[in-house]
Amino acid sequence: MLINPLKAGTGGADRAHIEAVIYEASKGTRFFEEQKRRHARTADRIARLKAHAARVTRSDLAEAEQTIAHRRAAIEAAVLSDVDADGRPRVMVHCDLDAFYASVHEVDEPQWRTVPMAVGGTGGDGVLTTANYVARRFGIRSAMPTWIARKLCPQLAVLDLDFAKYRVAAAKVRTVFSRYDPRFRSASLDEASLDLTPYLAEHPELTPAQAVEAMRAAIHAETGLTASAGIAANTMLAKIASDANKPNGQLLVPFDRLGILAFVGALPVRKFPGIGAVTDHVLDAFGVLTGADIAAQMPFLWTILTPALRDYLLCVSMGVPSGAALPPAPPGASSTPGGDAATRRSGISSERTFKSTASLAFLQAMLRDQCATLADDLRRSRVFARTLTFKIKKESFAVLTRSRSTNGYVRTAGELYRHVEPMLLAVVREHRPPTQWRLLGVRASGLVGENADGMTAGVRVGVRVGGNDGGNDRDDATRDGRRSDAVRRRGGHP
DNA sequence: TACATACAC
DNA sequence: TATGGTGTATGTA
Repeated sequence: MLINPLKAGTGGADRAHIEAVIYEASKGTRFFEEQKRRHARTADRIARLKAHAARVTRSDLAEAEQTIAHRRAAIEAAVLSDVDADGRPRVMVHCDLDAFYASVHEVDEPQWRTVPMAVGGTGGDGVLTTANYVARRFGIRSAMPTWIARKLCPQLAVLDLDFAKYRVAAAKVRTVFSRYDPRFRSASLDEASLDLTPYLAEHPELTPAQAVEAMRAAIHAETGLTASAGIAANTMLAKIASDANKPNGQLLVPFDRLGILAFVGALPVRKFPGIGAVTDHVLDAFGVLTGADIAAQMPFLWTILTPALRDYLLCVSMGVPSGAALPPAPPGASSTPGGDAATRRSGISSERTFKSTASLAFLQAMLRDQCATLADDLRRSRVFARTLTFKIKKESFAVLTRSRSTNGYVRTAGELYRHVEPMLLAVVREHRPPTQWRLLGVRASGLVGENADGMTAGVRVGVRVGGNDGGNDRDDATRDGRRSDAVRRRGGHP
């Protein structure tokens, strides 16, 4: 097994059986072979880090210790100043709906409650988006291909996604959140982060845990959905805690510094948001398994890791969100892995997987489709693109990107295509036919607004001069026309 | 700026 | 037989 996709909750023999079934199904596939190549690259990276580590001197470590001591002092000071307007320490809550999409279907059609069921993955390339808790006992997880899920559980029911339904449910849940914090932040349909400090000030009869129990009960009463929550001194800890007692549970992390350090010290590093499978593997190679290991090995890690990663690790091992007590970010930069919901979008993209092909005509037609979709999104977002990135994936799952900056006023499907088609032609030319391709997409970034909305006057003038305001940027063909073309033209090899 | 990686959902 | 799409951040050259 290369990267273990299983989470806790599946025990002993079951777990070994599940891993074996997944391995047997996966091995030999192109996807699996690409995973192996990625794994080998991570092993190389670890080897380079170890070579670097061997050259670390005592004085390097002593210097790192000094730097770390200063940084830790600044972080502790920032913790003390993280209080509300009346000087009260904040009470942050992260709330997460349990198996959200699957649960929405269960509320509508209760027969799904007692059988293994998953959502998504019904299309050709299907991967599952969510599985209910009955299915999870079989080892079924989000992002698992449907055909592997069926090997684990032949009787699995797979339902189509129904986003309209999820949006309605999420809107109801949000009315509950807003009663507890009208300024709550959501990074996705199924979760929210709340500052409960003002609410608790107005309800001194309630403990934080009681208030959150009541909030979760209200969500259940009003939607039939269960939610899990974490309560802590900051959003990062609250998010970690919301995962601890899933489903339909909650956890309060101590608010004192010693309690916080004990909590993060015991955590496996993979639980910190921002540490994924690869970083977990790298840290593991240096014997760093828990938050306490990070803290203990900080001087050593400081000497071998890149600045963003080492600062991130220092913060989280202290139980503080990354970037604490740093000077303000330069203009245009945004913060924190995991994303700040308030920051505006920095890019828009459209990509599609299809049956592998070597046909240039098909790839061109598909690229036109993606440009048309992207053009619609750019127009809806009232922005133009300064940089365009072309992405293409080989049948082997290896991914290539090519990008190019524009004059900053690009938005129509035709313009997008004129910029991006040469990248497609170049990439295809670089590969010996019959190289097969399975995905293609376009991304627009360096976005500039079509009006004064956060943008510079110079850009606005430029747009007018370019004659692109007013929404008359439809391309020559209709969307439907282009789509049927994409299908019809399939097969014509250059 | 160009390209590749890692991560979250 | 067979593994998604959108968006953010970061490292390196």
